Amino acid sequence: MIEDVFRTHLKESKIFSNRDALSPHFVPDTLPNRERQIEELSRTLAPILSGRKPENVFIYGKTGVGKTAVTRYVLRKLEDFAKEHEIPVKGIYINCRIHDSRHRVLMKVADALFPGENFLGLSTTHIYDRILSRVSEKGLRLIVVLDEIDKLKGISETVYALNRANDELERGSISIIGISNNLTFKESLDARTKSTLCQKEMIFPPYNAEELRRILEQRAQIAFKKGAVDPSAIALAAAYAAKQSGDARYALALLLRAGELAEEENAERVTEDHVRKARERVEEDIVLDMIKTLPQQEQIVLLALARLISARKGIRKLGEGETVITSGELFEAYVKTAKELGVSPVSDRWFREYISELDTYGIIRATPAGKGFRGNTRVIRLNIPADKVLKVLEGMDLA
DNA sequence: AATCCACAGGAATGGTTGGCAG
DNA sequence: CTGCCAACCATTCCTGTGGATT
Repeated sequence: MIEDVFRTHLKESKIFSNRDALSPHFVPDTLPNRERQIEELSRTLAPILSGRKPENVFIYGKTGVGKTAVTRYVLRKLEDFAKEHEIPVKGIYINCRIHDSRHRVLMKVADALFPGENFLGLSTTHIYDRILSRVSEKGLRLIVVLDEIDKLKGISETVYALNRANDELERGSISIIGISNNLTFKESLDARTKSTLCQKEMIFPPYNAEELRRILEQRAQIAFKKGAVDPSAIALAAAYAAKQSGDARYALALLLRAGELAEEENAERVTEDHVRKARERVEEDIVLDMIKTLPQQEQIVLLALARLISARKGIRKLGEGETVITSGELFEAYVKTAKELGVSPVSDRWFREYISELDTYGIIRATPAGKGFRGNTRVIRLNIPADKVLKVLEGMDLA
């Protein structure tokens, strides 16, 4: 039994040749549809080669439009070129969601400059001084990339510290590239930080369906065996993703899932049908992911709803096909469920607020009941299979 | 037609929390 | 570290609405 599971993984895939190419972290040799941005960023950074400090750059655009990929790509090319000409250029990529304070950012920079050394427990100023002396001594030209910079606490201090270094340095320089997908983020910065960070600004527009198609085709060539994927399947995945705000990551996830489905079915090739099914799965995954991070009370509401629905399926009401639940019924069930979990339930008013919120998230659908129901109430449906919701929520600790 | 029921959702208000200047 | 303000969660109270009931 278990051996069978392992064995299927030994067997060579008929579909994939290198599925990593569909991973969001994969940086391909060329980035289609981003030639302009690549050129612009390269031009901005190029002065570093002649020893001048390039402008700090602030990049923004929605998720999955290639901000990180372009930055990493340009940085890699720049480092390669600099190396050939023996110019000490170094790029350091930092994800601020993980390294979310000034101290952690500086630690990360120090880690990159002193491989193998441990900076745990050292003060911020100490680390800062070490960085400065190393940069100065080697004449290093650093480019620090702060990805998801909106997640960084103490942005002004961090930006200020890194930027101030340039005044204290005799040799070398430190430049900053900030990346954000929050379009309103820039306005929330104080004036000084804004002018420092946004010396140069770049906006990445979302991809349209045609651009997404080209991206997918390129990746598919690496990821799939020859002829293992229908061109129409790629076009469909691109179209879906374009509708979904032009997110290339979503498009890639879609194609990956489609490939996995085809493999599970032992199909010869990935078809439009696989993409359609994959979309359901991907969307479901997104929703289930979302459920995991919902406020506790909303999770309990969902749990109560899922239980109600699956309980009714067993009884199989005669006549009416779909199981329908009114908000009053659900409120009772919710109160009961909450008490069972040892959580005090909220008032009916807030319960209704939660229902509306879950509705706007698209997890449930609450529509006016109309005829056949007493009074002015809403009927509530779950937009995803109840058993999946149960599986996710019952696996969690809701108390 | 009048009344009742079962809720929807706005407004005022109070307790918590979390970021931030001092 | 402290105190403050804002944002957020939650309750209470309230008015409105639409169909069922009498």
